[in-house]
Amino acid sequence: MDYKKLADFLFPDIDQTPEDLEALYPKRQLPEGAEVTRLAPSPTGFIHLGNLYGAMVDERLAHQSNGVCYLRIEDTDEKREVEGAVPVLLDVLSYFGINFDEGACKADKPGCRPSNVEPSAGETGSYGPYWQSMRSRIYKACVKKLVAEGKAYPCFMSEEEIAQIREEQSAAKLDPGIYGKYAKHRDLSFEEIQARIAAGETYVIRFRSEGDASRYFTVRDAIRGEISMPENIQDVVILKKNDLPTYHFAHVVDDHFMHTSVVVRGEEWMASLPIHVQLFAAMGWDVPLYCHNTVLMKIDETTGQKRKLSKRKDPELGLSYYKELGYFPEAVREYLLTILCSDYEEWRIANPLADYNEFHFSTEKMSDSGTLFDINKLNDVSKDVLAKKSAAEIYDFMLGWAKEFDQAKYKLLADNKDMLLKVFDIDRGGEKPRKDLIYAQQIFAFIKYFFDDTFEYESEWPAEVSAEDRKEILARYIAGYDPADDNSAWFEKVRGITADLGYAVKPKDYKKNPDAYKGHVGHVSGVIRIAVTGRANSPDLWTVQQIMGKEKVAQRIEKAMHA
RNA sequence: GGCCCCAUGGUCAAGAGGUUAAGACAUCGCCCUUUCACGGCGGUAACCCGGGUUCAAUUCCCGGUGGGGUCACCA
Repeated sequence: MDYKKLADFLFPDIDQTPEDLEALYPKRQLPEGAEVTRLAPSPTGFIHLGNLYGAMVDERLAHQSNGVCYLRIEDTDEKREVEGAVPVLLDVLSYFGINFDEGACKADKPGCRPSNVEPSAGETGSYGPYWQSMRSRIYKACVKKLVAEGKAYPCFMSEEEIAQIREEQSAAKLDPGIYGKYAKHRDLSFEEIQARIAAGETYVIRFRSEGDASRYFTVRDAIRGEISMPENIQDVVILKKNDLPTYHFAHVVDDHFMHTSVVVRGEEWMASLPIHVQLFAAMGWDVPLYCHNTVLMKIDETTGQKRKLSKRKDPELGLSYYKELGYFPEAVREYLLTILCSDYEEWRIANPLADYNEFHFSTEKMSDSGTLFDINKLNDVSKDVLAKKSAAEIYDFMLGWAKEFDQAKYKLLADNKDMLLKVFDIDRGGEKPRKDLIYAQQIFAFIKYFFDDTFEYESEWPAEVSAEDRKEILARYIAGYDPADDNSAWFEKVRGITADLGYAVKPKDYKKNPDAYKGHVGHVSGVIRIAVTGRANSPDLWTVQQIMGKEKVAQRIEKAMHA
């Protein structure tokens, strides 16, 4: 068989060779030790935690080594594409602090070339195109070489034929797939190929595997070390009928010509390592360093078992979930970093104020077993992040969030800026800041008692205080209330009411001698607290009232006397 | 089922051939306090099982078991 002739017959219009491409995409000029990484999503419009997780690894690895982190769009499957997905992806990643040095970008980026694929996007950099659907000729040049060397061949098998083979194999308990004698079109004659094509038959290009499953090879993974696997024996499809490559081939070609030094991807790709290694070898290229990170898991409520976070079942997988709830992007990032890198949390405790970019990220410290997503931990991390923010920063964030997701709250925020600045400032700063703010929606629930529209009684009145006493307390309280009192003068008055009505001024006295009193000052102030805030727990009451102003305090007390 | 990855408290995890087996979250108790939050102190709680190597294994090896991933003209 004259493979060269076959290659020319199959790809008459492809005159470029991989050598030509080599000259077109020369080795990058980068400092010693610089890593080149990439994020290579398919534009499905769904951006999940795993994407961010991987993107953070890419970003850190590249930027802490003065390397390059680029964005490549894997749009070889039209069915999965969603119009406008790329600008959204860019926005979301940028929101979480991930920015790319080259590759796909938004259409308005200065100096970028327009994308033929998506009008709202473009690309920068000299290793493009960065949209796989635009790289068809590059892939074909590589496929042509493989065909010319007898390492790939056209396969005309129909889906039905393949399905039937699979059935046979499964009935005989054999490994499924196109290999060995099942690779029926491996050695068609040139004439037959010619005839089939002339008859209008369509085909894919398969790789001719010379692998032997009893032979093992090893690859080094940045997280796991040496991985040993049997060679691939499958004749995998490398060029599909739509003239675009499968993931396997695109990965090999692109990461070679774009000079990716570290391939960060999900663990689910590990199983196809034998194919990739084989393809790199067939092209005569070096294999990049792989970094297979773990998948995020959760406990399934119905089965009680650990399972991969799923797009359909788990809203918390989508990044938009955190945006909509109003988590600070730093909080999500901090959380991901703590589960990504086992030494991050300790570093953060030692360096509470440092920029996270100062942390030295190493793949050896990355987790190698499936990590359970823990909302508790996220919330805890988020509290710490927010505790370090100023009231103005929190206000601005809330405002931006509400503008996007909740117009009513936006108006509320905009109309009450001065007051809210004070609210967010309660117990903020200093040695022991409050840590009770987590995310925008939760924060609104937390401060809702400041607004008459959302105020409600959320706690029970203290059982120690009778309904009569309650009215008496409130009546005396409002009669004596003077916003000009400082915190201690104010509390002295509360103590006065407490003693007059037969309650213990010191909680300890009551505890020692419960029969001598009706209750203690905590119960009395509890009545006032619930009257003013609707709940038994609140930040410092005196401060809250200072912010509310006398009129609102009086209204609340009045309302409570009739409650 | 084949192949691969993984296995330390409820969760995330550190760790070394000999340790009282870190730390964080969660949880419980106490202290502080007019409530909560913060903070402080303390508690409960772990090396999957079986062989082997070794003076010694949770740590190394093998085999199970368990969990996960993957077996497309999807990525």
